[in-house]
Amino acid sequence: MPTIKDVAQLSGISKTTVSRVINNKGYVSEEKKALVLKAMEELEYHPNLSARRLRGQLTTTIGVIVPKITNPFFSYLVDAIEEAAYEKGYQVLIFQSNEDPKKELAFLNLLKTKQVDGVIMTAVENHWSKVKSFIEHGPIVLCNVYIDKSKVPTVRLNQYKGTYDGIKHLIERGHRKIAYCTGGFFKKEGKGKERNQGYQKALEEAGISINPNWVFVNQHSIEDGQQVLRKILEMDERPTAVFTGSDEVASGMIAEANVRGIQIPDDLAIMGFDDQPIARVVSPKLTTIKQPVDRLGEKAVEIIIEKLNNVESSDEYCELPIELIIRQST
Amino acid sequence: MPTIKDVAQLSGISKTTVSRVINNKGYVSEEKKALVLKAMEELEYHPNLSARRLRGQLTTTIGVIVPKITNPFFSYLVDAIEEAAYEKGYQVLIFQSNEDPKKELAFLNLLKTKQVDGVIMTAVENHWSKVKSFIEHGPIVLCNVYIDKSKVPTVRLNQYKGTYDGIKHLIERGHRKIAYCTGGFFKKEGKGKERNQGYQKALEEAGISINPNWVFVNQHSIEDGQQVLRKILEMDERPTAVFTGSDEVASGMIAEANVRGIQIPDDLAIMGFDDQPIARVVSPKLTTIKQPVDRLGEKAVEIIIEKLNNVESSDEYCELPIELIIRQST
DNA sequence: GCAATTTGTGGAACCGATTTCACATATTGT
DNA sequence: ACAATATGTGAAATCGGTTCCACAAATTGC
Repeated sequence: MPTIKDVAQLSGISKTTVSRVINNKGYVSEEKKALVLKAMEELEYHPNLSARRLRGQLTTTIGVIVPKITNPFFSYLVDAIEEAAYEKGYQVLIFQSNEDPKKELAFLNLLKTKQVDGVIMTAVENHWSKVKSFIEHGPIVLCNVYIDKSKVPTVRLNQYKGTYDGIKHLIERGHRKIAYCTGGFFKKEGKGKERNQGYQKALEEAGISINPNWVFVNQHSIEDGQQVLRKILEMDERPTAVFTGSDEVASGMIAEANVRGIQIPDDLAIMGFDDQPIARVVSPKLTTIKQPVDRLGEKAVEIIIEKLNNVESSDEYCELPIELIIRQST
Repeated sequence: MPTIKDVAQLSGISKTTVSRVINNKGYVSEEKKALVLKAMEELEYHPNLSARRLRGQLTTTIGVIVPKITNPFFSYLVDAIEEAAYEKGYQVLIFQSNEDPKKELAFLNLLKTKQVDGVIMTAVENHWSKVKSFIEHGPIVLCNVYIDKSKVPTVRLNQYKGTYDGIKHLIERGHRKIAYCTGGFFKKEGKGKERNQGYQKALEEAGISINPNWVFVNQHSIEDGQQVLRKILEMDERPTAVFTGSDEVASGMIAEANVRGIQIPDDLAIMGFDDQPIARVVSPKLTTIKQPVDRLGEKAVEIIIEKLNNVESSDEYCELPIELIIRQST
């Protein structure tokens, strides 16, 4: 591999000036610039990023922590983040925490060791006080998670409102026996709690009290959904509608309902969350809540780059709208 | 951030010896080792990777090129690769080519500039002669793609056999009018061609000739599938079965069939490819072809790490079995 | 016409690690 | 007892860039 020295030698110009040409910085005469560019071309020269990083203390890489890339919500989010970052000349290092706090810390250490300039977290597994300590090493932006006392730049969706609107939709359809499936629920922080509050509030306003038997926690997969449906069928008093925290769970329920001959939405109305592709292929198609994933990713990248450049961010806290999409399952 | 110099100063020992302790290399007395370790602990020292890379010419990072992370097949593949690499102490840099040859080349340049030690390619967009030139800068392993003349370590699935078995299954069910949907097909190399050959061979053996009207190319998404179904319905002579190159396309067809009141598999049998979660939630559930994604990823990582360590690889070419999964759509 | 800027350039120091080399001491073999 | 080897250590060079600084030439201001 050719180095800057080779370029300097070939063009008969100092390393310093070559560097100036590369970075388009400082005074360089057109004449010499042309010579340098020609030499660079000829040698197929590419600056060594490690050397740049070592000197410059920057990596042009941002890290993204996701719980699981196989979850479509996150793969679309990563997709959006990557695209936005790529346009700004940043690389993206994707990291899966697998919801393991230790792995999350391991990745945050990349910030400490300056392998990434900043981190976008789409989930937080550790207690915030632990995560907070990494901020001194580089910016952290929360994306799709909200931590009350964090004071960290955050882009998020209003999960409370999304859930509230969803439940309200069910109530408007005449349902009063509304079950609730969620992925989190027990966590003290994060979107689980918010969604939960939306559920409670909507029921409360309609004067409905929560039946604890109809609350299912820690449900994530298609299989989980199938199981939930079987459980509901075994109940003496069944709900007439189910609000789920993900299209996967909802789809699993529909698949199982189809097998068992349960009519949806007549026997049971089912709502998803996310508006993933799967929502449009199950039969009947899922009523769900659409999250503007693209905007979410873009905005997170925008904010983190502002932070990296020490630009006073316009908004440290950004809440994006969430949309109810009514199809056939409710 | 503390540097090796700080550790040396605090422990009163030379940088050289500290380096020896860190890398566990060369002679160091137990006594001094203990001192160094204590100082490292105290300062919370982490070696700067850029400096290491600059000097050592290695990155402990492997790159993975995928066409699109939002395609579940690839997100599961990346998941498997990442897990396997993580265990071996390697980081994974994920890169989307978006099927754009330019972006692919841009990423391969990371190999040139030594930002990644090696690259796993799960798709090849450029002509092989172009890609080949990067091999001198680091190992490339092909995963899920096969290039005839490449002579590069390859892990792959036998797409030919998968497709052949799938078509044969349809023939055994009594079908003779079999349509075919594929993502690639026009490409001269890669799995598109192989699958195509499997399709042709199976038909040929059964004495069936191909009806060009029933061949749909460049079909990827759920929407594509919906459109294909509509096209089929408009035909004077309709096929009785459709083999598709992805569960998405197949699911789109099923969704549309349900809307149009077409009975599956009675009016039309449909096969998917990949065995993605979606295959189990559509109604009827998809008959599909399962690819052992986990093994595929593991094996690719295994081979690339062998290459990186200059170990004579046991097998440069590895073919994994592919499995037909019969459900209800055929 | 002379000081004050602006423009243009290169030498040398620096970023934080690893590796080479020279040298000192300890252990072994005979 | 003495050479040969094994063990232990640190100063200095190196990786490939960027940036500081000193200095020269060209422009500008008055």
